[in-house]
Amino acid sequence: MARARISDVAAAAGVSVTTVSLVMNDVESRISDETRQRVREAARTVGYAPSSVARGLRAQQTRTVGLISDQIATTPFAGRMLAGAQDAARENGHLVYLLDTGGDETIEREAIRALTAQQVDAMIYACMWHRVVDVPQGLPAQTVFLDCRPEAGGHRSVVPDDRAGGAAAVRELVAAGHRRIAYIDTDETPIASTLRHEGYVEVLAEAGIPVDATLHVRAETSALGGRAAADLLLDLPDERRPTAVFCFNDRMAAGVYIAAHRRGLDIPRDLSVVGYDDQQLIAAEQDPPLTTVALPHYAMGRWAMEVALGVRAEGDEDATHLMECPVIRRDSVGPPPAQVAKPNRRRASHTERPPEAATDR
Amino acid sequence: MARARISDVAAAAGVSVTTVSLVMNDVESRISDETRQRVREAARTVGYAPSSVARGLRAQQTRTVGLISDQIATTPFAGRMLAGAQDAARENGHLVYLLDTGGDETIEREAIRALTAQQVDAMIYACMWHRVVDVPQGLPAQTVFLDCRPEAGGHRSVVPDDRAGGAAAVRELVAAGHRRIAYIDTDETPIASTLRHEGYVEVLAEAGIPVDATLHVRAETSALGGRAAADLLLDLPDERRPTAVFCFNDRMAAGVYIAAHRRGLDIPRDLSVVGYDDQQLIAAEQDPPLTTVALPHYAMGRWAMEVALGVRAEGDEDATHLMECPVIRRDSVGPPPAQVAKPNRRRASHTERPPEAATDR
DNA sequence: TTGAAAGCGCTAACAA
DNA sequence: TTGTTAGCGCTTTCAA
Repeated sequence: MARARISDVAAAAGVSVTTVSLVMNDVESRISDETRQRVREAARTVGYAPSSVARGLRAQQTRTVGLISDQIATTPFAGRMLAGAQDAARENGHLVYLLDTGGDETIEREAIRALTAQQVDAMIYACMWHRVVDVPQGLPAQTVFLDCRPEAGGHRSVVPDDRAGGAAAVRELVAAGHRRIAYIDTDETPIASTLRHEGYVEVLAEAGIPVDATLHVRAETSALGGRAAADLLLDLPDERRPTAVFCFNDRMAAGVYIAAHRRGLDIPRDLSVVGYDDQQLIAAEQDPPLTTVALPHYAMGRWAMEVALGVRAEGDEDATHLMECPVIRRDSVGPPPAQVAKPNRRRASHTERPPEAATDR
Repeated sequence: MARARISDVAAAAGVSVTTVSLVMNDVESRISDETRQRVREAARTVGYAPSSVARGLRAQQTRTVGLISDQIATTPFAGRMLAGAQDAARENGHLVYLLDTGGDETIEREAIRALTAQQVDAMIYACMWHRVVDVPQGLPAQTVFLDCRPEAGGHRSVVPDDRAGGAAAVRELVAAGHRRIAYIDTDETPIASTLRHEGYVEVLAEAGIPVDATLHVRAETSALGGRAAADLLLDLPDERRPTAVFCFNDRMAAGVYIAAHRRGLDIPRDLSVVGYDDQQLIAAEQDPPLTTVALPHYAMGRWAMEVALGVRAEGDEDATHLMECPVIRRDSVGPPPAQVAKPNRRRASHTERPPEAATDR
């Protein structure tokens, strides 16, 4: 059967469409309770649901927002951003169009066009990982950038505070007593790589630890890369070999685990490691569970949507909002092994942490 | 500045709105080439983009589809379904509303209402993993179910062929020469668990291998669970210990890797393992890379969208469409170790496969 | 307290 | 080949 219209309800209730509209939108009290009841009843019996399309046309306000992303929806990485954005949208009565472009510029242009045609009330431009991006032509000026910073400036955007995150990770290791701390970095150079490295250097300086360039190694961004880098590091002579490793991300950290275990090294007894990303289904499932720095994906998604919808004041400045990356403490960090003596015995259990590590900070 | 309307273009080009509409929609040839040019030009200069809202109201057809899911967008698991659905939508000129309900029924009801109000042309109801679901009230009859099967029947749906997938996995092991093949199953009982087990039993029967109940063990669906189950299995006396393990999913398989490596067992020399899901960032990054069965997420997403949009004929029957789960051959399957003698030496390299395994099938 | 009617931007039937 | 106009379903101003 065809959709019920407002006039059907009006006819059924024996009132005008104005009255029905007034009742359905809970406008003022003008309408008598009795009429109100009658209209409600009629609406229910004819199965009436107001058309958002007609309403949108009339109001020039669709309660709809477009989210353009490179790949966040189709990749296992940053989906929590979507959750944050969606929750905020729903709480504010908005629906979201999700368009993944796969990084294709033609598709991106088409997406912007389609969303504009759809008269979305707001737009969000999201990236899977923290990047600096060119502002695509045709994007409305009020577009909010999520997990990326527009090259040009003059737009609202939110990104993780990777510098502070890198610092926090390394501080974790310094606090556990480490002095020879390596940074296994990606061999691409996303801005996150640079920023985390800055944090690393900053904390070493803070702690009076000289920066040793041989401890900063780059490799492919994968478990394989992490493993290769770790092998390099662990082959260093005793006095220069790191007792702890900070990894660009959890995948590379997983590679460090493999390298360490292949050598019969125990984490964290023989080597401490800290990752980055707190990637679901990866970080927590390492053995032992990986201490890492979380990317605040959910919070960023929510922030972006709230700013886009104008329900969050702080988004008013045309500045990049930095969001904190919290350290997630699990079991891969402990004190450094005794300085001189090599480990001379293997612990019986590999799942237990040395007690001093648990209370170290 | 305000949005340009069709009448603005008409005025600028000195023609009627009809003409503009005709030109913009490439209708027939009626319009002279010269006028056509003029209109195009005018549209460009005033920055005109037709309003999909007005068009949708007029045509009672929004070129919009709603995708309701439990959590696929916000979880690292089944995002590829979205990619398939989106690609198909885009190719057919449709936009998709994505609504993740997080499994909350109130949110789900609200989502259905909102999508109905939005007059979407089609709806897809998707689950993160293969399940049997109750059909939510209010869902249009033509809704397509993605990665789930409606309890009630009478709807179009697509799910992975988990029975055949389980069979394929085990067949892989049988073909490599294994006779003692364990199944590390989840301790929940999703339909996929049952189906994959059926496939397992079927292939054993096919190969004339008696089913040994001690080789079917259930555990928590995680690396930890997989590890515990593997420990159980590997503690079995020699003559009953499995030489190969089929795991309910890749996460559990990762746990098997941990258990094996902790015992100094080499995969695949001492133990072969096959996973399920081909989970991105997990299966391929194991050491050695995990042979597994892929869930055809992208294909299922595409299928669902094409059927929902009516551009795929086979979706006409009100039946459940089974989609093949292909085996992804990597390096975790080899021939069983020599039957009687225990492995008496360790290979020097752990990354190399025994050559016979590579050519085994 | 309620209703009539204009108009949101577009398409398409009909007229010229 | 082009233009006039009704109407998609709704909200809202103005009048009763």
